[in-house]
Amino acid sequence: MKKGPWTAAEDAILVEYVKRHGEGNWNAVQKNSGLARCGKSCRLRWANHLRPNLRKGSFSAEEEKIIIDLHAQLGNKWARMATQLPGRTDNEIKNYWNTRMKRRQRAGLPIYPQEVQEQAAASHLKQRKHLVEEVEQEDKLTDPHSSSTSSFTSILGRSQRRKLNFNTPMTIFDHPSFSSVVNPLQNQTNSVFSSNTDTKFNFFGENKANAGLTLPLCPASPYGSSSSTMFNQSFAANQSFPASQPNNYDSGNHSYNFNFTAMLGRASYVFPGLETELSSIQTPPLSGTPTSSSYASGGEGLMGATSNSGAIENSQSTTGKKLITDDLMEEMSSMDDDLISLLANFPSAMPMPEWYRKGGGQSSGMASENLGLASRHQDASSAPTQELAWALEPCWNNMPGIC
DNA sequence: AACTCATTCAACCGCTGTTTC
DNA sequence: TGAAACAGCGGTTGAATGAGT
Repeated sequence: MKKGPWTAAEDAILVEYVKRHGEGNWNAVQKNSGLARCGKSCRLRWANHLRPNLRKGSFSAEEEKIIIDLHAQLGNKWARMATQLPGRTDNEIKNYWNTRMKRRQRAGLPIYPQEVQEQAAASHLKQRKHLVEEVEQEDKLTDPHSSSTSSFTSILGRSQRRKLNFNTPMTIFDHPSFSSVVNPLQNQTNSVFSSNTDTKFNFFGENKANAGLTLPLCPASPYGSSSSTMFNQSFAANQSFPASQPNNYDSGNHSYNFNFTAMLGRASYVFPGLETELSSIQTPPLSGTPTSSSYASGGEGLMGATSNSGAIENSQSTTGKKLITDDLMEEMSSMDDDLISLLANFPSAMPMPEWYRKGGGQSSGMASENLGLASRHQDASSAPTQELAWALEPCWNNMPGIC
């Protein structure tokens, strides 16, 4: 079966075939036309280059705006985005986005224009607030005598139990605890923050335009999504631990493990509102220091070192390739209890992995950039004002490029 | 002109979901 | 009901091309 670029002759054969037989049944193309291409390749060639009404050439300003808006809403859902842009293919949009992102990253610009960030953030928060309200409303119906204010962890657990839906990720940043922190931050920093569905660059990016605040808002669901996958791969790359098998990050449920840890970890240190709640849980000290490889593998790392993370550890042993397995779904259905355990085992003073320590703040690059985070973690008892000050430090800026 | 490095984008790969038998 | 085939998606790769020196 031939691979590589298509020739004009091959194109002609494929076009002729589709004219006669229509689209679909791509594996039959080779049998019926003699074209030495696999069905997949034929489908791709037809969809991306040969089908009628394709728009070629660079994207117009209008199209670019649509893509940016759609990406803010959908994340890396290229095929869905393509349905909104007649004549454009998912591949084109994906390529456009990736190059655009790299360009902006190099230029130190935020991935999204500010107005798009704000729109997406508003929409995101609205959705999540609604979700939390629903749970609280349900609580009142089932137990009218219960306290009107639920704890964050309780809400989170129950929201997930009821609404476990990986397409509409629940983030821990949706809790009102966050709004009370985020809103003042917004005022102080000229509303520079983002809550879009693919915030990997806001997490680790070089958003110099956002200097002063790059809030680590949850890129998407901690339970697995394309953006979470990207997040992990990017993170792995940035931290210089082996990423020689990048697919492991999305094929072995490691995304869930690591990402979730990271979210909770950072959130607990950044946001005073949540810090209060998390710090009220007794946290036994962790023995040992996770190694970089343990972060990458999801093995005996941060999570593995704790005793009550069985549910999450189990998820790694699944042999299937699905990111979210049925077993995992089941495990997460009991998230409420597990989450409490998880939080209870999450260290308030997180041991620093090797790559955090390296450099000691003297050298340039990742290690020194992390110094603020490292020292921050080692002093989890800082006063809220210090928390805020730290959150506002541009410590996430100037990180190595993602790509 | 020759070389290197960066960028672009077509094509591939691995995976998941759906349909068919 | 389960296996196989098919279709589609998103991430990645690598050849072609362009820009810079």
